[in-house]
Amino acid sequence: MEINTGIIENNRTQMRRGVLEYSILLILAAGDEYASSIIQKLKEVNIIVAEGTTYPLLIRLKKLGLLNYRWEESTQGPPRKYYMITDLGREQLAGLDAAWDELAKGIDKIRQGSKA
Amino acid sequence: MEINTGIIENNRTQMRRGVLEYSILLILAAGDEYASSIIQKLKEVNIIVAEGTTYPLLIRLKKLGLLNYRWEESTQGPPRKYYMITDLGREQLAGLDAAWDELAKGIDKIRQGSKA
DNA sequence: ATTTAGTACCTTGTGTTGCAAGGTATTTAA
DNA sequence: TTAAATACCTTGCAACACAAGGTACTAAAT
Repeated sequence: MEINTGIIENNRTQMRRGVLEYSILLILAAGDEYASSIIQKLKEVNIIVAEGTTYPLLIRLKKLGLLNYRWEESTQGPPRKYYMITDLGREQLAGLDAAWDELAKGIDKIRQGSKA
Repeated sequence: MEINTGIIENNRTQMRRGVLEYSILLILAAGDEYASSIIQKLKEVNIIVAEGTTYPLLIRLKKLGLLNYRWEESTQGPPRKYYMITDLGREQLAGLDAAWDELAKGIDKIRQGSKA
């Protein structure tokens, strides 16, 4: 049960910030998912996010009108809350796509400069 | 004097988070700079950062031992505090390079999935 | 000489939000 | 009936980006 106090680990956390909303919207744009499956999908691409981050975030996005949800029975355990992206969510996602591209481009440019 | 309350603008801010330390270290790896010139260089690649963010961040990185500084006279105004990256800073920068690559790769993978 | 503009430094207070830790409810199997 | 697995959620803390406001130095204009 190690605690991350390292500079780098702390920064990985910081980098995840702001990208989380984006990546969750991306995942939901591909199909409806429930919280645990979203966390799993993020883990598969090495973006580690805690439950205590994910649940409040989904609730926030729902309140903003970017997501909706429906309950669905599971054959293996308790019922699941499936989230789906709304039209407004897709609109905002387009803006986030642009924001990400711009940020990535900016970092690339700075990187070029520091290679000299 | 508009205030950003929009979802997208807020997210751009969030995306900058965590990338700021990284981009400042990148800039300083290319050569010594003072706070105002760092802000200017970031603006040139569309990464807008406020003074109130930059100064505390530089002080923090100095305390962590990733940066040092020296005062230098200016012919055009008050003296400037030139920051330079330390050996430890370069070490950490290598880790941040890896963290950024991993994050960018992760986002790309999710994007692939959402194109289906 | 004083004021104004430009440049550079810095601090305070607020709001957002990621996370660790802890908690509830359902199902299935031992 | 106890335990394990899965799924939901909340609370309190800490980090940190920013707006707003402040200080100090230089040079040019009045």
